[in-house]
Amino acid sequence: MARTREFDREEALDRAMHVFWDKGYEATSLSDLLDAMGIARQSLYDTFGDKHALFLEALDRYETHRLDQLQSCLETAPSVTRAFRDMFEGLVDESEAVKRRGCMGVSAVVELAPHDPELARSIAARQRGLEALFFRALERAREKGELPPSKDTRALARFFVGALQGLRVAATADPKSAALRDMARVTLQVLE
Amino acid sequence: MARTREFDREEALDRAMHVFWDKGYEATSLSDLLDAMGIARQSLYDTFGDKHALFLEALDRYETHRLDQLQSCLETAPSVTRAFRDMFEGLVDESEAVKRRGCMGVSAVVELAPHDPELARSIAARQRGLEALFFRALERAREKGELPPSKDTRALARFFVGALQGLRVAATADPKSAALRDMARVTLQVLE
DNA sequence: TCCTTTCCAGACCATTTGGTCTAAAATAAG
DNA sequence: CTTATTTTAGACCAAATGGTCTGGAAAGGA
Repeated sequence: MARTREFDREEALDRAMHVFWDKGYEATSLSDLLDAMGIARQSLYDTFGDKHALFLEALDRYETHRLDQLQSCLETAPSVTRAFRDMFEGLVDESEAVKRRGCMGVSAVVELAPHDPELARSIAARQRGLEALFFRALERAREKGELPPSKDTRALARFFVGALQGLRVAATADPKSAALRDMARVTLQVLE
Repeated sequence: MARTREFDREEALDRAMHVFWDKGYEATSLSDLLDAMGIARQSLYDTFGDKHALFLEALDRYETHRLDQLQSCLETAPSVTRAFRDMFEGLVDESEAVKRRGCMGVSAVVELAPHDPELARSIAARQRGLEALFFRALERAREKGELPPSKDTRALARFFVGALQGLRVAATADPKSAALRDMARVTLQVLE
């Protein structure tokens, strides 16, 4: 009868996610991963496959969490426009360290998507998922009179996907910059 | 009397830039660089210092070219608003391969800025330079009546810096996506 | 031709790399 | 206690890594 799995798969994966988020894919070594995950080399290979497979799972976990957070924000905010405001201004208000660290999704896109078709497909699907989430929210906003009826909610949703990514890159580039707030402020003006 | 330098430093640097642009910093090996640059190992070390120093020069070259291109676009377009339109729609109209490849500046930010203070400073300065370029252009637009007088040109300039980066990431993530055009279209609406 | 300098072609270096393999230790049910 | 399975602790592997070093080849002015 099998020995029980001693380490927590999810916990290990979460730790791997943090290392990849912090350092990216190429700059993260197996040694980094094993140290952070607290497991042995063979366990990593048995449980996750290889480094690339682990990265894909870690990214999936990250993106799922992000989407859940954004969805939660959109559902609990007093209004949809307020939720968008919270999203963008919340990003600007993050600590300098968090801003510098950036977004694991953006990092994965930029570092790997040009040469990793599997990851590129996964990411494109995620991006469409985020767009769909924003689209539904903006449709609700329009129905409630929060948005002028003339607004193209599909286009707005897409715009916000790009804007979020742009703000994240700008924040990584210069976390202290006052420009970030202006970027957020002008971005949000499209809701008026 | 010294032997003349046989290889063209600028040409070699340009080729290095293309390799780094294509693969990023970590995923680019010395072997990759030497092959592309067409020089020997010792020449690279004598001429550029080391891999990191070469990367910084390559990035500088890239960013200088980009700024020149944007500046040229802003100066030669019939109007400033038209220049912004050309910038964003031009990006969307690029080939799929070019979109997938992305922006070397964004790649450098995301991959290296969190852990490379020297590069982070350089990039933050570049970002401010781009903002200044956009600001001057938008001021001209306002003076010419292309923009409503109430528009905060500083804020708009900052917004466009972020928007450009966001569109680049989105294009890398999903070059074929129709969403890119909507992102550009809504971004440009802030000029109205 | 000589001298000086640059460029090249590797050898060499220590270290790291992702991944495979083996055997011992640990765990838990029967 | 036995059995089956998982986990660990490395050893091992071939290859790659960024960088240093050496000596020969090449170039050009004096």
